[in-house]
Amino acid sequence: MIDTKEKIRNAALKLFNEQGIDTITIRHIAKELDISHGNLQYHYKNTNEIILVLFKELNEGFSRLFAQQENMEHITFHHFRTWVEVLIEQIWHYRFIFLQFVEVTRRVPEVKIFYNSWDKSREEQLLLVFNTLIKEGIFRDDIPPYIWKNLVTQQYIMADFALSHNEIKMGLKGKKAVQYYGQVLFNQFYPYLTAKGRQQADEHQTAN
Amino acid sequence: MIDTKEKIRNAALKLFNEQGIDTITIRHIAKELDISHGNLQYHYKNTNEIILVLFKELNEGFSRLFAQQENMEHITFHHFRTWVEVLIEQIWHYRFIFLQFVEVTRRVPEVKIFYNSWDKSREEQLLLVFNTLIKEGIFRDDIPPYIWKNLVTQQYIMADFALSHNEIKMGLKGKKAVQYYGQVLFNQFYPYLTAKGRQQADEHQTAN
DNA sequence: AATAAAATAGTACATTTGTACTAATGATAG
DNA sequence: CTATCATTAGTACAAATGTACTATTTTATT
Repeated sequence: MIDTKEKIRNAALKLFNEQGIDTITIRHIAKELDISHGNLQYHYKNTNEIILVLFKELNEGFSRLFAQQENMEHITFHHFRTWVEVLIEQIWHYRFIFLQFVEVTRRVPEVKIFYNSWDKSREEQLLLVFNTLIKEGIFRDDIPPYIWKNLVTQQYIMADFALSHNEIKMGLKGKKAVQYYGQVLFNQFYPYLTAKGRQQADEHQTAN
Repeated sequence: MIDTKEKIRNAALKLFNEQGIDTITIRHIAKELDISHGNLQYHYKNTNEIILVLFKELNEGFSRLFAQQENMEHITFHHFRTWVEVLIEQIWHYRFIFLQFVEVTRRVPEVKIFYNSWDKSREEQLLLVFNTLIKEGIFRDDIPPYIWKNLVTQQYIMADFALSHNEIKMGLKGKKAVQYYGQVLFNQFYPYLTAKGRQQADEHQTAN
């Protein structure tokens, strides 16, 4: 017998992504899988439990992604660009969380705690990447620290809410959304680039 | 007798801001006002109708704000800074919309249509401001148009979702939130500034 | 003052949801 | 083989919600 718990998570993720967390109950998920809601309840007491598990899944994906970046001693611009896109792919996969982020944190307070305990290190890591790129002459060296810190905040707000913007305004699906917002995020760096940095960025753009 | 419709809108706004749109029903709003829900229903059929009306209120506030900016032939950096803060004040006042923006548009499709028909002109207007600031030597003149366009997108994503970020991460209230995110939004301009622009920005900061 | 219209209170009911519970079935270890 | 535990199906019920409806009171108009 295949893992029922996993099937439930997959069905829940699908329904949450399609219809949002407020309309979906364990009864809907059970119907989608053609099992009784009593059975589903045996595995997950309610939707909030499933939301938390899915958030933890996302969290682990992110952790792997960040660890992968830590192991690089030499970051190229191109590398960084690809890395950002993989990040947004993850976000797309679990998009229901980001599309209703405030609600998710209200309904499942653990999500908020998780998120906050975690993104302190995200912040420092991104600052480190910036510093590396400054040393390599790709980013300008005449920008004060508080502006770099501000840029980190901007980047995370943009990453977390890009898909909400997409939902309301652009309506792009899958790969197209990922590419578009990857570009938006990346263009944020443009005015921080040196002449050398701009050259590298242009090369990357024409390469696509 | 004071306008009941207005009292309803105010109570609804308060409850929506405090508890979100999913938990609040017309029965809750009626209880808050000590009137029967039958009476409330007479004025507004359901919560979605109230949400739409509140969104239209916000919309009109924005329109006034943008019109006010259009009438200025000479934009100073300081002026622009204040203007941005008034904008965020409005957003704070109707924060439930932005905290659950995707949900609001799903429940009340008219909101999406309104928003989109409207922000084309927002876009062009902000680009105009940028152009003015370039001509006045405050913004750099070596930035390609697609980057300016990207900056507009960034600014609107940040403005629309700053308070969601606040709700999840910072937890600032009222004036403090408005000031903080006003600053975050404004710092986005830093790397676009010329030497002259930076000087003006510093003056403003020390003036506070 | 009489009458119509607007506003308010309250009732009624079908539907949905969260939650707890029971019964049946299947799997597994000794 | 059977006793135990895990899994599944299904029932039951209180509470909440959306919606429609009636009855009463208040306000405005002539």
